[in-house]
Amino acid sequence: MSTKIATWNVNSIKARLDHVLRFLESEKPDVLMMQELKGLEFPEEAFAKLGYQSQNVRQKAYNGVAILSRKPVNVILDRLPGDDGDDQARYLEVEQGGLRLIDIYLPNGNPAPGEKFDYKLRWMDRLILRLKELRADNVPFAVGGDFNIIPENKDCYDPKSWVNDALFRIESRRKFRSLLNLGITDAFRIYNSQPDNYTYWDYQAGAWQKNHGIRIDHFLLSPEVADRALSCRIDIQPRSWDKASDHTPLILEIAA
DNA sequence: ATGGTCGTGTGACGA
Repeated sequence: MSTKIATWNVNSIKARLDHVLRFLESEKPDVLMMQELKGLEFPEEAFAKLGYQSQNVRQKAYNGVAILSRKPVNVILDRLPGDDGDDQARYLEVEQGGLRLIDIYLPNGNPAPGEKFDYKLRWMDRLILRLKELRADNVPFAVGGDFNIIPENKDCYDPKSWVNDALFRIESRRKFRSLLNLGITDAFRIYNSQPDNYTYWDYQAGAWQKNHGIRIDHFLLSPEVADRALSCRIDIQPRSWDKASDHTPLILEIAA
Protein backbone atom coordinates (compact mmCIF):
# COMPACT_ATOMS: atom_id res chain seq x y z
CA MET A 1 0.00 0.00 0.00
CA SER A 2 1.17 3.53 -0.74
CA THR A 3 0.02 7.12 -0.45
CA LYS A 4 0.24 9.43 -3.46
CA ILE A 5 0.69 13.14 -2.76
CA ALA A 6 0.87 15.74 -5.55
CA THR A 7 1.69 19.45 -5.62
CA TRP A 8 0.77 21.88 -8.40
CA ASN A 9 0.90 25.64 -8.82
CA VAL A 10 -2.28 26.01 -10.88
CA ASN A 11 -1.97 29.77 -11.59
CA SER A 12 -5.67 30.54 -10.85
CA ILE A 13 -8.09 27.81 -9.78
CA LYS A 14 -10.88 29.58 -11.69
CA ALA A 15 -8.95 29.48 -14.97
CA ARG A 16 -7.61 25.96 -14.37
CA LEU A 17 -10.52 24.03 -12.81
CA ASP A 18 -10.98 21.75 -15.83
CA HIS A 19 -7.27 20.89 -15.81
CA VAL A 20 -7.27 20.13 -12.08
CA LEU A 21 -10.34 17.86 -12.41
CA ARG A 22 -8.74 16.09 -15.38
CA PHE A 23 -5.56 15.56 -13.33
CA LEU A 24 -7.48 14.23 -10.31
CA GLU A 25 -9.46 11.80 -12.47
CA SER A 26 -6.44 10.42 -14.30
CA GLU A 27 -3.80 10.43 -11.55
CA LYS A 28 -6.11 9.82 -8.57
CA PRO A 29 -3.77 11.21 -5.91
CA ASP A 30 -4.70 10.76 -2.24
CA VAL A 31 -3.69 14.38 -1.62
CA LEU A 32 -3.26 17.39 -3.92
CA MET A 33 -1.59 20.57 -2.69
CA MET A 34 -2.32 23.60 -4.89
CA GLN A 35 -0.80 27.06 -5.00
CA GLU A 36 -1.72 30.39 -6.60
CA LEU A 37 -5.49 30.03 -6.38
CA LYS A 38 -5.49 33.75 -7.24
CA GLY A 39 -8.84 34.81 -5.89
CA LEU A 40 -11.64 34.29 -3.37
CA GLU A 41 -13.54 31.82 -5.54
CA PHE A 42 -13.10 28.14 -4.59
CA PRO A 43 -15.03 25.31 -6.33
CA GLU A 44 -15.36 23.04 -3.28
CA GLU A 45 -18.35 21.13 -4.71
CA ALA A 46 -16.52 20.13 -7.91
CA PHE A 47 -13.79 18.50 -5.82
CA ALA A 48 -16.30 16.87 -3.46
CA LYS A 49 -17.96 15.21 -6.47
CA LEU A 50 -14.67 13.43 -7.14
CA GLY A 51 -14.39 12.35 -3.51
CA TYR A 52 -12.07 15.06 -2.20
CA GLN A 53 -12.60 17.21 0.84
CA SER A 54 -10.73 20.50 0.81
CA GLN A 55 -9.06 23.06 3.05
CA ASN A 56 -7.84 26.37 1.70
CA VAL A 57 -6.49 29.81 2.48
CA ARG A 58 -7.50 32.57 0.10
CA GLN A 59 -7.15 36.29 -0.56
CA LYS A 60 -8.31 38.62 -3.30
CA ALA A 61 -6.40 38.42 -6.61
CA TYR A 62 -3.13 37.00 -5.28
CA ASN A 63 -1.57 33.90 -3.71
CA GLY A 64 -3.86 31.30 -2.10
CA VAL A 65 -3.15 27.63 -1.26
CA ALA A 66 -5.37 24.56 -0.87
CA ILE A 67 -5.08 20.94 0.20
CA LEU A 68 -7.47 18.39 -1.33
CA SER A 69 -7.64 15.02 0.39
CA ARG A 70 -9.61 11.79 0.14
CA LYS A 71 -9.50 11.45 3.94
CA PRO A 72 -10.43 14.17 6.45
CA VAL A 73 -7.60 16.31 7.80
CA ASN A 74 -7.15 18.51 10.87
CA VAL A 75 -6.02 22.07 10.16
CA ILE A 76 -3.04 22.95 12.36
CA LEU A 77 -2.02 26.39 10.94
CA ASP A 78 -3.27 28.64 8.14
CA ARG A 79 -0.44 31.18 8.44
CA LEU A 80 3.31 30.76 8.76
CA PRO A 81 4.19 31.79 12.33
CA GLY A 82 6.71 34.54 13.07
CA ASP A 83 5.07 37.73 11.73
CA ASP A 84 1.60 38.73 12.91
CA GLY A 85 1.53 41.52 10.32
CA ASP A 86 1.86 39.09 7.42
CA ASP A 87 -1.62 38.23 6.11
CA GLN A 88 -0.61 36.80 2.72
CA ALA A 89 -2.26 33.44 1.94
CA ARG A 90 0.84 31.31 1.40
CA TYR A 91 0.87 28.58 4.07
CA LEU A 92 -1.41 25.74 5.13
CA GLU A 93 -0.42 23.03 7.61
CA VAL A 94 -2.72 20.07 8.22
CA GLU A 95 -2.45 16.71 9.97
CA GLN A 96 -3.70 13.33 8.84
CA GLY A 97 -2.94 9.97 10.43
CA GLY A 98 0.13 11.26 12.26
CA LEU A 99 1.60 12.85 9.12
CA ARG A 100 1.97 16.64 8.89
CA LEU A 101 1.20 17.95 5.39
CA ILE A 102 2.42 21.48 4.69
CA ASP A 103 1.48 23.37 1.52
CA ILE A 104 3.56 26.48 0.76
CA TYR A 105 3.69 29.21 -1.84
CA LEU A 106 7.06 30.74 -1.02
CA PRO A 107 7.39 34.41 -2.08
CA ASN A 108 8.93 34.97 -5.51
CA GLY A 109 11.15 37.80 -4.29
CA ASN A 110 11.73 39.68 -7.53
CA PRO A 111 12.93 42.28 -8.15
CA ALA A 112 16.08 41.59 -6.15
CA PRO A 113 17.53 43.22 -4.24
CA GLY A 114 14.62 45.14 -2.75
CA GLU A 115 11.66 44.96 -0.36
CA LYS A 116 10.15 41.90 -2.04
CA PHE A 117 13.45 40.03 -1.81
CA ASP A 118 13.81 40.95 1.87
CA TYR A 119 10.29 39.59 2.47
CA LYS A 120 11.24 36.33 0.75
CA LEU A 121 14.36 35.87 2.89
CA ARG A 122 12.47 36.68 6.11
CA TRP A 123 9.72 34.24 5.07
CA MET A 124 12.37 31.54 4.57
CA ASP A 125 13.82 32.28 8.02
CA ARG A 126 10.34 31.78 9.49
CA LEU A 127 9.93 28.49 7.57
CA ILE A 128 13.31 27.28 8.87
CA LEU A 129 12.17 28.07 12.44
CA ARG A 130 8.84 26.26 11.99
CA LEU A 131 10.42 23.13 10.52
CA LYS A 132 13.12 23.19 13.19
CA GLU A 133 10.31 23.01 15.78
CA LEU A 134 8.70 20.04 14.05
CA ARG A 135 12.07 18.31 13.78
CA ALA A 136 12.74 18.89 17.49
CA ASP A 137 9.38 17.27 18.28
CA ASN A 138 10.04 14.42 15.82
CA VAL A 139 6.86 15.19 13.88
CA PRO A 140 6.91 13.38 10.49
CA PHE A 141 6.19 15.89 7.71
CA ALA A 142 6.10 16.50 3.97
CA VAL A 143 6.36 20.11 2.76
CA GLY A 144 5.12 20.52 -0.80
CA GLY A 145 4.69 23.52 -3.00
CA ASP A 146 6.11 26.26 -5.13
CA PHE A 147 9.35 27.13 -3.31
CA ASN A 148 10.46 29.68 -5.94
CA ILE A 149 13.98 28.30 -5.43
CA ILE A 150 16.25 26.78 -8.08
CA PRO A 151 18.45 24.58 -5.86
CA GLU A 152 21.39 23.97 -8.23
CA ASN A 153 22.84 24.83 -11.65
CA LYS A 154 21.44 21.61 -13.10
CA ASP A 155 17.93 22.71 -12.09
CA CYS A 156 17.73 25.43 -14.74
CA TYR A 157 18.28 25.66 -18.47
CA ASP A 158 20.79 28.52 -18.42
CA PRO A 159 22.32 29.18 -14.96
CA LYS A 160 24.12 32.32 -16.15
CA SER A 161 20.84 34.02 -17.03
CA TRP A 162 19.47 33.33 -13.51
CA VAL A 163 22.35 34.42 -11.24
CA ASN A 164 20.79 37.74 -10.25
CA ASP A 165 17.23 36.42 -10.05
CA ALA A 166 15.58 36.03 -6.62
CA LEU A 167 14.92 32.35 -7.44
CA PHE A 168 18.63 31.56 -7.87
CA ARG A 169 20.53 34.22 -5.91
CA ILE A 170 23.03 32.83 -3.45
CA GLU A 171 21.09 34.24 -0.47
CA SER A 172 17.97 32.25 -1.48
CA ARG A 173 19.91 29.06 -2.16
CA ARG A 174 21.79 29.38 1.13
CA LYS A 175 18.49 29.42 3.03
CA PHE A 176 17.21 26.43 1.03
CA ARG A 177 20.42 24.70 2.03
CA SER A 178 19.68 25.58 5.68
CA LEU A 179 16.37 23.76 5.31
CA LEU A 180 18.14 20.66 4.01
CA ASN A 181 20.66 20.95 6.85
CA LEU A 182 17.84 20.34 9.33
CA GLY A 183 17.97 16.76 8.09
CA ILE A 184 15.30 17.31 5.45
CA THR A 185 15.37 15.61 2.04
CA ASP A 186 14.57 17.00 -1.42
CA ALA A 187 12.39 14.05 -2.46
CA PHE A 188 12.99 14.48 -6.20
CA ARG A 189 16.74 14.01 -5.71
CA ILE A 190 16.46 10.70 -3.82
CA TYR A 191 16.33 8.66 -7.01
CA ASN A 192 17.15 11.17 -9.75
CA SER A 193 20.37 13.18 -10.16
CA GLN A 194 19.81 14.15 -13.80
CA PRO A 195 19.75 17.73 -15.13
CA ASP A 196 16.92 19.21 -17.24
CA ASN A 197 14.09 18.06 -14.99
CA TYR A 198 11.80 21.07 -14.73
CA THR A 199 8.47 21.95 -13.10
CA TYR A 200 8.04 25.47 -14.54
CA TRP A 201 8.35 26.99 -18.00
CA ASP A 202 7.69 30.69 -18.60
CA TYR A 203 4.80 31.62 -20.88
CA GLN A 204 7.13 33.97 -22.75
CA ALA A 205 9.67 33.48 -25.52
CA GLY A 206 8.63 29.89 -26.32
CA ALA A 207 10.22 28.59 -23.11
CA TRP A 208 8.05 25.43 -23.05
CA GLN A 209 8.66 24.58 -26.71
CA LYS A 210 12.43 24.99 -26.22
CA ASN A 211 12.42 23.25 -22.79
CA HIS A 212 13.90 26.32 -21.14
CA GLY A 213 12.56 25.49 -17.69
CA ILE A 214 13.44 25.55 -14.02
CA ARG A 215 12.85 23.13 -11.12
CA ILE A 216 11.24 25.23 -8.38
CA ASP A 217 8.38 23.03 -7.11
CA HIS A 218 9.54 20.60 -4.45
CA PHE A 219 8.68 18.08 -1.76
CA LEU A 220 10.88 18.33 1.32
CA LEU A 221 10.62 15.35 3.66
CA SER A 222 11.48 14.82 7.31
CA PRO A 223 13.72 11.76 7.88
CA GLU A 224 10.81 9.50 8.89
CA VAL A 225 8.96 10.31 5.66
CA ALA A 226 12.08 10.21 3.47
CA ASP A 227 12.61 6.63 4.67
CA ARG A 228 9.12 5.82 3.33
CA ALA A 229 9.61 7.51 -0.08
CA LEU A 230 8.95 5.19 -3.02
CA SER A 231 9.08 7.65 -5.93
CA CYS A 232 8.99 11.33 -6.81
CA ARG A 233 8.39 12.32 -10.42
CA ILE A 234 7.42 15.32 -12.51
CA ASP A 235 4.27 14.86 -14.63
CA ILE A 236 4.96 17.13 -17.61
CA GLN A 237 1.72 16.33 -19.47
CA PRO A 238 -0.47 19.06 -17.91
CA ARG A 239 2.01 21.72 -19.07
CA SER A 240 1.28 20.66 -22.67
CA TRP A 241 -2.51 21.07 -22.36
CA ASP A 242 -4.31 24.00 -23.98
CA LYS A 243 -4.32 27.13 -21.75
CA ALA A 244 -1.94 25.43 -19.31
CA SER A 245 -0.59 26.68 -16.00
CA ASP A 246 3.07 27.69 -16.30
CA HIS A 247 3.82 24.99 -13.66
CA THR A 248 3.30 21.23 -13.92
CA PRO A 249 2.56 18.74 -11.08
CA LEU A 250 5.15 16.96 -8.94
CA ILE A 251 4.01 13.58 -7.60
CA LEU A 252 5.35 11.85 -4.48
CA GLU A 253 4.58 8.28 -3.38
CA ILE A 254 5.33 7.06 0.11
CA ALA A 255 4.80 3.67 1.73
CA ALA A 256 1.50 3.80 3.59
C1' DA B 1 14.82 41.94 -27.82
C1' DT B 2 14.68 47.10 -21.21
C1' DG B 3 10.37 42.88 -24.96
C1' DG B 4 8.10 38.65 -24.69
C1' DT B 5 2.75 36.16 -21.99
C1' DC B 6 -0.62 35.11 -18.81
C1' DG B 7 -4.26 36.10 -14.76
C1' DT B 8 -6.78 39.25 -11.85
C1' DG B 9 -10.29 42.50 -12.17
C1' DT B 10 -11.04 46.50 -15.00
C1' DG B 11 -5.61 49.66 -12.72
C1' DA B 12 -1.51 48.31 -12.90
C1' DC B 13 0.70 44.74 -10.89
C1' DG B 14 2.61 40.15 -10.02
C1' DA B 15 5.05 36.25 -11.89
